[in-house]
Amino acid sequence: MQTVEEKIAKLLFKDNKLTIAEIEKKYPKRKLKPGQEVTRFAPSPTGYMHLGNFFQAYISYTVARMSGGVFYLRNEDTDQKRKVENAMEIIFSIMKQYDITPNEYEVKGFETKGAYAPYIQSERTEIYKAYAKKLVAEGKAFPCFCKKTEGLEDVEKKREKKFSVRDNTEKDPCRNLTYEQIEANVKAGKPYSIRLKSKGNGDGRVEFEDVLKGKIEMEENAKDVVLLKSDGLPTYHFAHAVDDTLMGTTLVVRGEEWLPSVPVHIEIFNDLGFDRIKYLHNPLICKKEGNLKRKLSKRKDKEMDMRYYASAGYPKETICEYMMFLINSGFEPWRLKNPTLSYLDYKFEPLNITATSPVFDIDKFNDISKEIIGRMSADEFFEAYRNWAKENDKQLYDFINKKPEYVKAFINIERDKPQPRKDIFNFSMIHNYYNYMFGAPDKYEIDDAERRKFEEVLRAYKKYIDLSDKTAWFDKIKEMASALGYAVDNKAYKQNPEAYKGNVAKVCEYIRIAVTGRRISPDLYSIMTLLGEDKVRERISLIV
RNA sequence: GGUCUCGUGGUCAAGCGGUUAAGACACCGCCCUUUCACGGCGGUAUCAGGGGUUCGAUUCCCCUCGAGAUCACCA
Repeated sequence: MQTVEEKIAKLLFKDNKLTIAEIEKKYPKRKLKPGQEVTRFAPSPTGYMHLGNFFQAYISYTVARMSGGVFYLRNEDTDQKRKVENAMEIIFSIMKQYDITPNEYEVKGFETKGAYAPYIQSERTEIYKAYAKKLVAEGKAFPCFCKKTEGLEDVEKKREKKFSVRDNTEKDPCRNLTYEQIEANVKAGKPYSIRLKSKGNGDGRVEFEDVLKGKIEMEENAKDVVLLKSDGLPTYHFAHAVDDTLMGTTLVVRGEEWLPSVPVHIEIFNDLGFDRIKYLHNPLICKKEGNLKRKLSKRKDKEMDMRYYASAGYPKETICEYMMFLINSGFEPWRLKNPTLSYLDYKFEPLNITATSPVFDIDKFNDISKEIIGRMSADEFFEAYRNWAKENDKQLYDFINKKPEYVKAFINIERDKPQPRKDIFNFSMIHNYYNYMFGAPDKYEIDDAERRKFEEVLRAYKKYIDLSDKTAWFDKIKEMASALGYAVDNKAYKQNPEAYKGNVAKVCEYIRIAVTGRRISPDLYSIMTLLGEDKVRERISLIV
């Protein structure tokens, strides 16, 4: 004997061939050792990858890595309107670039890995349909012929009006349509979605355990949420239940923006007869706007595009270590104790993930980068710089290749030693910071007030240049300084500054500015030696 | 507005009933020094507020307040 619901299911899904038994056979349970976790990163390909997405992927990856488990990538391309071409390729290549390559994935242009394919939701429609059919047949879901809401702007308008009303128990008008009404609508070619026939009435509570936040109790779901959109593709809620179950996810790691929809997911899991999956809802990386915080947005925070960090020349370790720093407060003390180990050696504890949403701090980020670049050997630093130039500055790349030893010598002044100079946090700043290696300065950091003294020193210095060795070089400078009325003994100068035009430090500063254009540079003697006496004379002659 | 999450300096944070409330970044000062940087030393600055519980609360409980998230056929 066939029930009305079964008749409706047959009517709606008459083309569906795949049975649930067949599907479940195709996706067997994973064989895992105790403690191993299967996590996933499941972005929608709606644009570039920003730091917030990366943060998400990084946590998920790290949790799986620390458990010796599996980390997979799933393409949630169910929003056909917002879909961006190649977005997934960019996401995947960034993941590879930062060494968080998933164990399983399916990306255009790459060989598919993993036994649970397809990992692309738009290619799994038959699977979702089979489960939707089951729910309809069991009276747990129904077709809805209402006109759909048209996207974000509509929703925002709708929200303004509705916010004053308690609407979360409101049921969909189509939930009680008769078979005849449904049949008539289908025959008329009306588009329809499949909605969950929620059993909640707003009074019940649901409880679940979050790995980070512990026990959470919420109002049960009471909304007839959409499961299958009118284009046949699933919503996130439905796809999450079906895919994470079928693909054997053991720990759903996702941003805490999902916390409010857990009751929906619980009801769907129950209706489908699925076992619940553990959740880890992590805080969202934020940005400060005035005194307020908000989560990172693709639309508003263009500078958070992951491609920015690569093009600005931040080493990949900077991003990864900053992620670790934010995720787990144990990382920094560990790093301070073990300055030479790889960040991958740090034993990460998922339970210790920070509970509050961190604000992205560029100062701290740069500082971490300075440390990382400072720790590089001369060769590592040079190669990293050259590789960066190759991708980002063709002209610079040619220059480096023409004079590799010259460039290497310059960028390694005061580097590659136990207490290295730490002034560079990305490769793109080298061009401005170390401009003197590319040619004579095009401007000088000297005030008009000091111009005369500056020129006087330089005119004199022409007769005192000696690059034979550092002591001789400095002795000559002191000799000149003394002759011009500058203090050679710093203590004497400090005791009686009025007696001198300045001290020898000032003289050095003038020479530095003449050679490099800047008040700040690595060791002046090294720079002058690398430039050679002729070039030094030439640069001074440009001024006096 | 409902629901949930979170509240230690400007930022990231340690702390798990008794501490002079660590540390890192940033900022300021001093020292070292041929400038800058590095390094060393020091400094400014924090427990959101109010009630309890307790001999004693940053720590436990409640309320208030604040911040964040979410309430789409977006994920």
